[in-house]
Amino acid sequence: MSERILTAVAWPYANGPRHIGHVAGFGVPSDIFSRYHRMAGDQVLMVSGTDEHGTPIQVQADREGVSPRELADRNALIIAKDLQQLGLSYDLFTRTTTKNHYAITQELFLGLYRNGYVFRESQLGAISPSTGRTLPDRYIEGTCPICGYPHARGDQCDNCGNQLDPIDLINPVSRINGETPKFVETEQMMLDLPAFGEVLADWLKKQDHWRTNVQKFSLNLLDDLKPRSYTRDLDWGIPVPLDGWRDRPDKRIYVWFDAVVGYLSASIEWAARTGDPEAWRAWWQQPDAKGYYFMGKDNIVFHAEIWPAMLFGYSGVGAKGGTPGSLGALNRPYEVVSSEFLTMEGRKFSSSRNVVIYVGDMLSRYDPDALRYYLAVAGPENQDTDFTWSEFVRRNNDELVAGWGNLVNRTISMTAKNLGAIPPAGSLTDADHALLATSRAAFGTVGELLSRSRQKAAITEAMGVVAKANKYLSDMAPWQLRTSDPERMASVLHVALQVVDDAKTLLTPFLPSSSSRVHAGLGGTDTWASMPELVEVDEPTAPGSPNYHVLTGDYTDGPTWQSRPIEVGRPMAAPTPVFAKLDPSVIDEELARLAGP
RNA sequence: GGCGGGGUAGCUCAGUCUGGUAGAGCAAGCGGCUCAUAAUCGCUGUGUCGCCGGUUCAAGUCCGGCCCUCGCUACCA
Repeated sequence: MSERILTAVAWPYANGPRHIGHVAGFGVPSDIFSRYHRMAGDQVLMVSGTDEHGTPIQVQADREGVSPRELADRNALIIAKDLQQLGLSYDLFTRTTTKNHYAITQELFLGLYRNGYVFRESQLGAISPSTGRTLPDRYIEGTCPICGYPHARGDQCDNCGNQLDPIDLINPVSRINGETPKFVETEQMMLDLPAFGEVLADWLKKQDHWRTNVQKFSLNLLDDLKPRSYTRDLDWGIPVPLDGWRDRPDKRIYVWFDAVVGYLSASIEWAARTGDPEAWRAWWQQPDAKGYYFMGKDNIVFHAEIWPAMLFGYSGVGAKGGTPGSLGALNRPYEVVSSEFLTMEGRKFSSSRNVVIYVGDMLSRYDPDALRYYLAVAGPENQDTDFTWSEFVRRNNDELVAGWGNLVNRTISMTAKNLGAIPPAGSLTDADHALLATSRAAFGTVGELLSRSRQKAAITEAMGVVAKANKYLSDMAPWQLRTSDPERMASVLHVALQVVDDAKTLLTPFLPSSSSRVHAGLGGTDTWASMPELVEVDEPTAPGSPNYHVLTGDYTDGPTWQSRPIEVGRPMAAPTPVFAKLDPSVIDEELARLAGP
C-alpha cells in the first residue's frame, strides 16, 4: 500500500556553519526515514532549507561588517554543500529569502488576519536605542533582582534559576554592544493562540502514535497559552502585508513564524520547479497524506503548537471559525518526531567555547557514511547521547570496517580469485537455506522498526545479518573446499554473495554512498542510491543579489525494499575496500583540535 | 519553581508499556581458522538492575516516597 509522506525537516539557521549535533537531530534521521519509505514504495516529498531571518543573523552580520543578506548568502551555500556531502536526499532544500517564501508567508499571515486570529496590541518591549531594533530577552544581561547574581540574562538567572522579566533586572545592558536598553511601548501584531486552545487539545489528545514524551510535553504547554507576538521591531525579515505596515522599515514578521511556513513554501516551490505547480497539494490537502516533522527537542513548541495553530487558523478552524485562505485548507502534522541532544565529549556543543565539530570539517576528513553510521547506531534518538572520538573510531574500525566491509571484501575476493563470476547455487543445505531466510526476513523486521522511527534498533538488526553471514563463512570454510569440493565452494559463495547483496539493500537507507560502492563491487553497473545535487537556479533572492542554489534530486527510480536474486554469471573483479580503517592516532589529533585556539 | 529524560556488568547501552530464574556489543583471557583492510569464528559474564517502603506466589519491570544527573521552560534560534 503506497502512502504519501511529507518529510518536513527542521530548517538549519544560517548564522554560521552547522555542527554534527544539528545533523544528528534532524538531518540524518529524516534522510534514513525518507530513503526507506521511497524504497518501500511510498511517495515521499522531503523539503527544507536555510532559515535566514532574525536577530542573531543581524547581529552576526553587524559584527562582520556585512549586510544580513550577504551573510545569509554565504552561510546558506556552506550549509547546503554540507548537507549534500552527507547525502541527504532532499527533493528541495531552499531558503527563506526567496520571493516565493515571502509571498507564501504573507499569504498565511493574511489568511489568519482575515479569520480574526491576528490582532494588534501595544506592549512594552526592550529595544536597542542606537538601532531601534527589538532586543530579545536573551540578549539582555544585568544583576538578578532575586539573588544579586551580576550576569543574569533577561529571561532567566543562571545562578538561582528563577525566570525573570528583563525590565526587573538591575543595571540591564545589551550583550550585543553594551548599551543600556530602552523599554518602550511598541505596537505588534499578535497571534491569538488561546483561540486554538480547544482544537489543539482535541487534536493532540488523538496523537497516540507520537512518542509519549512529545505528546505529553505538547499537552502541558496548553495550560498556559498566551497570545504571541507575530512581529518584531527589526528591518531584517519579511514585511507585514497590511496597509500602514507594509512599507515600515522597522516592522517585520517574527523569524519563527516565517521559518515554519517554509515547509509549505518549499513544497510549493518544488512543485513549480517540477513543472506541475499544483503537485504540492497531494501532500498538504489529501486527507490520508502524512506529514512527519523532524527536529531537535528544543523545537517541539513550534511544531506541535504554533505551526498547527497557524494551519488551523488559516484553514478556518478555531474558536473564531473562518474560511480557508486562497491556498485552501491545509493538513496538520501527522507526527512530530523529536530527537534528543548530542553532546561532545561530555559537554554541550558551543562554538564560542570551541566545543564543536562542524559538519564540513568532519566530512573533509572522514567518509560521510562513517558519520551516518555513528549517528544511526549511537545517536540521540531517545535520550541525550555523547559523541566521543574514541567511540567514533571504534565503531568505524570494529563494526563498519571489520564487520560489514570485511564481509563484502572476503566474499567478493574469494569469488573473483577462484571463479571470476557469480556462481550458480547448486544444491543447498539446511544451513544455506537458514541464512538466506534470515536475510529475507530482515526486510520485514528492519522495515517495521524503520517505519516506527526506531532507527537504532533497525540498523542493529541489519548489522545482525552481517554478523550471521560472517559466522556462516567461518562454519562453511569455502577456502578449504577449493580442491576437495569446488562445486560446494561455489554454492557457499553464491549464498554468501546473495546475503551480501541483501545486506547492501538493508543498509541503503543508513549508508547510501557505501551501499552504492558495494553494489558496484558486486558487478552492478547502474546507479544504486541516488544523491542530491546542488543546482544554481536562474533567480536571485532579491534584486541585485546573485542567483541562489538549491539541493534537489530525482529519487523516483531508486532501489526497492526487497531481496533481489543475484545474477549468475556476472563477472566479478577483485574488490577495493569499501571503508577506510582509521588509525587510533586520529583520536588524539581530534581532541587536540577541540582544545586548540 | 514547573515539566521531561536518565541512573542495569570495567565502558556504551538494550530490556521496564504486556511482572516469571538478569542481556548485547566493546574491553580482557583462552582456543580455532587463515578467504579477507592482523579481518573472522567459538568459549569464558556471581552485576546490592540509584535508595527506602508497598502490592504480588513472584518486581529491573507495577504503586508511593526520596537521592543523584542531564535537558527543556515558548517575545533565543
